Amino acid sequence: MPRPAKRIAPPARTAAANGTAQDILDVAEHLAQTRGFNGFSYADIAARLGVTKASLHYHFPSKAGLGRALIARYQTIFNDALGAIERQARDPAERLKRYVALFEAVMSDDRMCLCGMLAAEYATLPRPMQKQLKLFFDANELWLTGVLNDGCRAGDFGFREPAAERAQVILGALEGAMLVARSYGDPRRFRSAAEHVLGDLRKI
Amino acid sequence: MPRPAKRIAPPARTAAANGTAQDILDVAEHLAQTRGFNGFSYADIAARLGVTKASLHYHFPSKAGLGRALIARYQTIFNDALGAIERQARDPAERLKRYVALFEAVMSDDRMCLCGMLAAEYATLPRPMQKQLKLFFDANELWLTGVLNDGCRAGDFGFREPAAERAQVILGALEGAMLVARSYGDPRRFRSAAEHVLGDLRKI
DNA sequence: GTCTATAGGTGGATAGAC
DNA sequence: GTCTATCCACCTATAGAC
Repeated sequence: MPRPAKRIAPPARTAAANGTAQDILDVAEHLAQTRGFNGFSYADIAARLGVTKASLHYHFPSKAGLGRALIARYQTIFNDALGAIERQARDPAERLKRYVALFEAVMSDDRMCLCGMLAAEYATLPRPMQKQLKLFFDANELWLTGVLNDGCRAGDFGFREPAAERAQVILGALEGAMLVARSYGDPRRFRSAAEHVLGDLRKI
Repeated sequence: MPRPAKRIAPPARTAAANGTAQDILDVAEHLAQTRGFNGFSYADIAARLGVTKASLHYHFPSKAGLGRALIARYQTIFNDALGAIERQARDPAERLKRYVALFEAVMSDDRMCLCGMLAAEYATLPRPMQKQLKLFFDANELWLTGVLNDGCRAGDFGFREPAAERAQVILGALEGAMLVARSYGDPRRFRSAAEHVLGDLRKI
């Protein structure tokens, strides 16, 4: 299994320093999104940050704990992003476009959605991470279901099945489109698929 | 990372014996589909077959080679299945239903599509496996594109984008539906999503 | 072909100095 | 909070007897 290139220099601090724990999470998140949770080690994080493995264990004693922190932060940021969408856009179709844009931003530097990646490794994850994963998907589908129902009432969307089932289709299609697109190293594959998935909402 | 339960007994021989190499591939395939290629070891295979790690290396000297054999066999079986569908069904809609049934069969015992699983681990795979993966997806999309075009000509399907793009949507949606459904341990989630994805072909 | 034994490396994790 | 040093389990892989 090829290892990621090592870097001695610390990560670029954007504006203000975040603190070591956040730096560790940043690097670990990137590794998890590109290589999977089983595809990186404390040594990989340490090398990129220019510190030793031991100092990582000070902040995150176990990898299972690091994993929990990873998902927890991801969920928080995600919730904030959904809140921002609701404040900035009223139109259901526009909200969905911005929702898709969240995924697109992740794809653009060759990452996979963290939880989509972890879903593949599901059977090998510690219980707590498994539960967090389901909660992430639940949150996605719940939010999508609300937007879909709004759009139906407004006459913007048309589909026969219950909104909750359409939400499952959309979430799955986006995760799957990322999964496959990454093998081709081509984010345009994702963009194209996502467009058609949203387009399907206007047919009936 | 929790390890799979060990079994001393050899795997159930269905009718005739397949030979050791095939037995190894059977077990490795199951492990790869449930835990990922980085989520199992020679020790896991050896334990389930009741042999030693060393004897596995006789048949597959390297894990990279085992991985290549895994995808190659998967592709062959898949091609055969597509050939069978074409012989048994003329109607494009019926062909798609049977195509989806292939995925559904995989899901039924908690497995993920081998190549969907490997796609998540793409960045950590040896080059040859990466190329085989793309070929698998290419083959899927090519076949789907043909069926979609047939269905369009017959007036059975209606969609605005080129058939090749709709094929990408379908493949991604199926892979993604498996990915998410597995986290819930609920194959019905896949079945439901797959139905709607096919249903979208009749709208316009 | 399968075994025992082992090499050489990496995994996560800890103790204790600074 | 970060370091050096180390532990032990596990990884892939090989040598050589049977």
